[in-house]
Amino acid sequence: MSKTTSPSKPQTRIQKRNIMIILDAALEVFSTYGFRGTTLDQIARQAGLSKPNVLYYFDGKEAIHLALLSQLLETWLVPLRAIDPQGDPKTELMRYIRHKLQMSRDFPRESRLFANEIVQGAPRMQVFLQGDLRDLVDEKAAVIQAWMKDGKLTQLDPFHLIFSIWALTQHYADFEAQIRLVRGSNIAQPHDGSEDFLDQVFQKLLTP
Amino acid sequence: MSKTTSPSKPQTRIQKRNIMIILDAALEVFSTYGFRGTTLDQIARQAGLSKPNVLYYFDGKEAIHLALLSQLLETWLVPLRAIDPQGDPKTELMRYIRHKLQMSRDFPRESRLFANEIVQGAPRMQVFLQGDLRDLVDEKAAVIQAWMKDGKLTQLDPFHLIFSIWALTQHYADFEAQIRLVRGSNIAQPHDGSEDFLDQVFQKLLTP
DNA sequence: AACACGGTTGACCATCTAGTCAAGATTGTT
DNA sequence: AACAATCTTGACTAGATGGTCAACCGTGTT
Repeated sequence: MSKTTSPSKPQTRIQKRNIMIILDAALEVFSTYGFRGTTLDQIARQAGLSKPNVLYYFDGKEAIHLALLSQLLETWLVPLRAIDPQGDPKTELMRYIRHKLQMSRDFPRESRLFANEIVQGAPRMQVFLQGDLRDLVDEKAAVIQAWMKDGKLTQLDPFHLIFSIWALTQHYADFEAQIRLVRGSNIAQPHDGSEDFLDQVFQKLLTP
Repeated sequence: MSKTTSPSKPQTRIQKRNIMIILDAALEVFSTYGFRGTTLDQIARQAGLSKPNVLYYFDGKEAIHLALLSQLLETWLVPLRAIDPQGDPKTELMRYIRHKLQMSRDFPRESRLFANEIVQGAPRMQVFLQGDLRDLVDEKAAVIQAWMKDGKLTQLDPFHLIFSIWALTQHYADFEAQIRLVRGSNIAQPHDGSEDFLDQVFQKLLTP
């Protein structure tokens, strides 16, 4: 029987606090070392709890990871879902791009957790990817396609366009280490200038 | 004493063959499961050798990984190094982009090995990233900057431009699982259409 | 105060994993 | 054939790791 998926009993204050602490610690560790590279001891140490105490709140390593992923997946869909077929095409897409970039800047650990999973073949996200996400992508690709047919955007493959947005925005979080090391002390934050750059790129790309 | 870094003694046929077999097997496994997610048994099984036999040729897991990385790093620099300051700006950059995309298509495992390392903070590549790669990037960024000043390319941040090329080309290898699952059976290969798309993107982006 | 429940932990276990080793098999050379 | 060098492996070890458990502690309620 799972400890965290019984919505019947309300959580106590201590439960709420510790579950949050554990998830935050786990996000830190999982996003840095990947699933197999992470140990329960690491998570416990990061959380400032003992290992049995962590296991008091979660059924195991897998369960913690799963909790993080499912928490993340919904958040991931929100900006894409927000693209409004009735809105102005370029405005809608630029808003999506800025939103994704902001997420990459504000939640780099979440982005890397995601990246770790996908690089390794997405073993724990198949259902989500070929279910909810796929449906949503298909839907929005059709919207973009329609916009392009109306001549409001450059004619492009809408799927590749979406992938390119993902690639360019997430790159700043997922490959932060590379950017940081390649740029060295020339730059304070890997994200410096990214918003202006992506604005320029997509303005130019999308304008017919 | 290292077994594989003594260039004095020439390798026998058996050594050559088995070292190749082991490196290929290790690439397969490391790129799928990351460094810590990979076991020597997995590598041995994939290679069709016994574990002690694998360790006869390499000093350990770390040594195999290191051998793969250093083999890879040189290859990675080649296309960037090939950008010719005397050549036609757009031609040179488009050639670089196509070359990188081709590498992502032909050597996805190498790309994912790289990605795994970098997402996890590049613990084993710092020296390379802030050394050779950084110097080369600085050099080529200056070349691109000069081209832009001459009005031969759109004015853009050259570093972000280089990063965007990396992001867009490597995405097809590193996030292949995502593309495959999101596109489903609508598409045979994740790379389908990527060359035309990137051509279109960068032609439009780079033309002033 | 006494009780029940929630929360915490040291000690422990089974399994996995990197790496060793000594003994045996294969190969190349004379 | 005989010998040495190379190659291969079953059996093993030490340490790491996910997970368990019985006992103990803390908190709120009556």
